[in-house]
Amino acid sequence: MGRVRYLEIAEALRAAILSGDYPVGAQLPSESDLAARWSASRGTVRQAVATLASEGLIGSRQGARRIVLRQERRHSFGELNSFAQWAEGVGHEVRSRFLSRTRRPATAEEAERLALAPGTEILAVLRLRLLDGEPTMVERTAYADWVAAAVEAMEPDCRSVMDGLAAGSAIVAHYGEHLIDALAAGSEDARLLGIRRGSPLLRQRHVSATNTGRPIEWSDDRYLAGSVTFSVSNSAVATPLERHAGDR
Amino acid sequence: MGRVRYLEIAEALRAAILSGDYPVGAQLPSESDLAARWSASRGTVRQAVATLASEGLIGSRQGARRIVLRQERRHSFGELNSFAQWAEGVGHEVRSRFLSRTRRPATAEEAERLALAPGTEILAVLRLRLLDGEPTMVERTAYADWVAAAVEAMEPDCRSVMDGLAAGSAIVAHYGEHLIDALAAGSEDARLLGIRRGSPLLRQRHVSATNTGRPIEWSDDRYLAGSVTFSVSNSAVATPLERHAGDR
DNA sequence: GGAGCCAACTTGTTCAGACAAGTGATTGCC
DNA sequence: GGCAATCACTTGTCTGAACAAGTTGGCTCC
Repeated sequence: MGRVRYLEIAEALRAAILSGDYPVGAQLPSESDLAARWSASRGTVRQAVATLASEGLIGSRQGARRIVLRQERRHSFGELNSFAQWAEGVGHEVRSRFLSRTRRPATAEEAERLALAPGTEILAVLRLRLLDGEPTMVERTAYADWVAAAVEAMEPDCRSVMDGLAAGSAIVAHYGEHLIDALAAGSEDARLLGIRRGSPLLRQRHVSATNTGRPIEWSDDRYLAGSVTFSVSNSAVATPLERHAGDR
Repeated sequence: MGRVRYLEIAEALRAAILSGDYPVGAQLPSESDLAARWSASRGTVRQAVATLASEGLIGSRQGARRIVLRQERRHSFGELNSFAQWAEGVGHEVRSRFLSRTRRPATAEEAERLALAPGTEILAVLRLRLLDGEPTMVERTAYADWVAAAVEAMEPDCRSVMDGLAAGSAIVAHYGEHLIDALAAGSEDARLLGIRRGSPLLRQRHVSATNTGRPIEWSDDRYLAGSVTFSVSNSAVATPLERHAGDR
């Protein structure tokens, strides 16, 4: 039980939706009903339902009762930023190995993404990730200079670098930005994943940052086609997903 | 401008960030400063900054001033849901043609996604989209029975079906869900896009719904690799993006 | 000079009340 | 029967106040 009232209410409503008490399309109780039932103010209830709305679970229109849009469990921030945390949360077995770990000057793009001076030395890591024993993803990550030492100290078969940083150095990711596109497998990708060159891959490039906005890592993850799908829900009031033109 | 105070404030702050008055990493004025400057209550200011936070522009931690995370313009809901609206917004020329438009019973998945009884007759549409004259995307859409007539009435070279529905029938999308993955081009995809079979494609499947939660369309859009990138920003408090395991 | 403490500042949470604006159903008129 | 006005209900916006909790920088003391 959190001591935070609105999260308590949000959690109870979320549980009620997931359990089917309020099926998709059903109306939620009115704000005043909920306020009375929880003996909270209307503002607190509004904060609770706003949380669920931002998760895409419910929708609302002025004048009409809130309705249930989806009936699904929500992933946490950690499950999106850490491949290992996600895989374990969904019940898959994950293995991975550092194939190479070298220090080198940052490329122009890496310096830009990591907010470092051009040419600063970063730690470049190449890893192959296995999901339930199958090669699934090739990960090429550039770690900022100030976390490089901590990453280098980790075991070669370390399951989650981000978990390790959080545990060992109290460095925790709070913000992320993700770029998703498709591309053909290069020769290294193909060799590692055991597929032919030119096979389709789903690429997720992402940067993670601390709560002060300081970038930690910039990563290029390439998934075997068909192995994973990304999903986003949006609404007229909250549009987290964007489309950009590529270079071609 | 808008008679809604908090949107006014949010807009002004957004403009200040985009124009560089507050560069990335800079601190925003405190809530009380802003409240005084706009002669608004602190609650209204908080609603304004919450808007920017949900857009990923700024971050906040209890006790410390809010900081600027990004410096980018935000897309609207319409620009994500309508290919034509997006393309025009970023200054590209878009063309498209209905290659086929046929009524047929919904498949199991289509009925599920559109919340229709199994076997209900839907309108299946196949379209090829050109960006600046280049074939870029193949779109296969199933329109729910109750909008089928309105879609059939449209011109064969209609640029935006969603715009047409909004203008002609006052049917407006308010909610959406998007599934993104990669796959190899099938023979029809390859012929339409002018590429070889097996070439990588970026697939975006999405369902659009009205403000009452009623699904309008379920679409399977396949982009040429390299032509577009999707982006999402997230934080520990707002995680709109999810990863799911595929069938393989 | 360095370590630890403290005080000012800032964001997070909650409350109670008020009015604006949109929705849905009922009512009454033609 | 159909149509329009009305009304109760519900969500959206805004205010002002209070206390909790985290951050930061300066100060004192050693």
